[in-house]
Amino acid sequence: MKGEEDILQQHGLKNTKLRKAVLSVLIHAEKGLSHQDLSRALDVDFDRVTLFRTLHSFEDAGILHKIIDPNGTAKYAYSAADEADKDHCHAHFICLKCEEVFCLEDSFPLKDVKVPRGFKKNTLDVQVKGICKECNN
Amino acid sequence: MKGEEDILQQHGLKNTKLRKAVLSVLIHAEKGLSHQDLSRALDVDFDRVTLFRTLHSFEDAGILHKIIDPNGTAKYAYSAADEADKDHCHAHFICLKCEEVFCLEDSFPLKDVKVPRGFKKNTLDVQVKGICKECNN
DNA sequence: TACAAAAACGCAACAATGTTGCATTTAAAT
DNA sequence: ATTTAAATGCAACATTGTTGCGTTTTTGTA
Ligand SMILES: [Mn+2]
Ligand SMILES: [Mn+2]
Ligand SMILES: [Zn+2]
Ligand SMILES: [Zn+2]
Repeated sequence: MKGEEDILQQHGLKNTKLRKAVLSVLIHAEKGLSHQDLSRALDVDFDRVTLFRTLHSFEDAGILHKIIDPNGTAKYAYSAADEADKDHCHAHFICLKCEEVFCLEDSFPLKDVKVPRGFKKNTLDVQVKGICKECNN
Repeated sequence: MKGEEDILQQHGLKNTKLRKAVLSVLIHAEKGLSHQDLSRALDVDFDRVTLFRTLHSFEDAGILHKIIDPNGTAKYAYSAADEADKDHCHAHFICLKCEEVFCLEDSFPLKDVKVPRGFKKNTLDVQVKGICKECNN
């Protein structure tokens, strides 16, 4: 388990207060977090545009992956180092009640999906929708 | 192949100019269309809120299904009558270049996805991203 | 055809998410 | 300490989508 500063440095990103804070929240979060979720979770001061840009940087660097929830809002989750494999994409569970997004262990091989001739496959997104454990009680 | 008017009647929806036009466009479209796409495609006069409400009605009725594209914007595609099967969900191809959404023949069994204990599965969304035939040329 | 009720519509106002440009500040290398 | 590229803050904007409310239209029935 590396510290936030090391992760930033490894990806050639400058070490700022907001970035460390965002990274820390996301590493310890068990769910995907939206811009709004993060705004609430962060204690440091920041501009909303900077947070958008931070999330983009992290996504570009491969530190985070983005999940679009059923309302069309982006949620971000930390990508463990070994998740760079593009041929197996882990699925996400989306609760229809609380709208939370969970990363699942289960992953799917891209090659199993059949597409028409001439189409080139790149990545796969699998979303299971249903009711999460919390909301089921 | 039923006419637009019959489809509306069958679902208990009133027969209006916009609705017939929207249905007609979507039935003949080979791709998922956004609110904006439809605005451009429609020749009749309409209010943008009414179009949003029309799409919601159609979705609720099961006439259309919604696909959220990678930007978070909703696209709608016509649901053939037999597509009510919730245990097999057909996948969608999303082109990373032109951003168009195609319904695929290929479908996936919901039961194949493993979720943690306590989670209740409901529906499955599969999106393959890549480059479409057009953009590949 | 006339009438009534429910549904659909049009308009205005609003909210949320996300983007762009530009001047200023800061991190980090020399 | 100096320099430079990167990151930030702020204002302004775009797009998508929603809500409330008064008016019009569809459709079933008398
Ligand atoms: Mn994930
Ligand atoms: Mn489809
Ligand atoms: Zn839930
Ligand atoms: Zn394309």
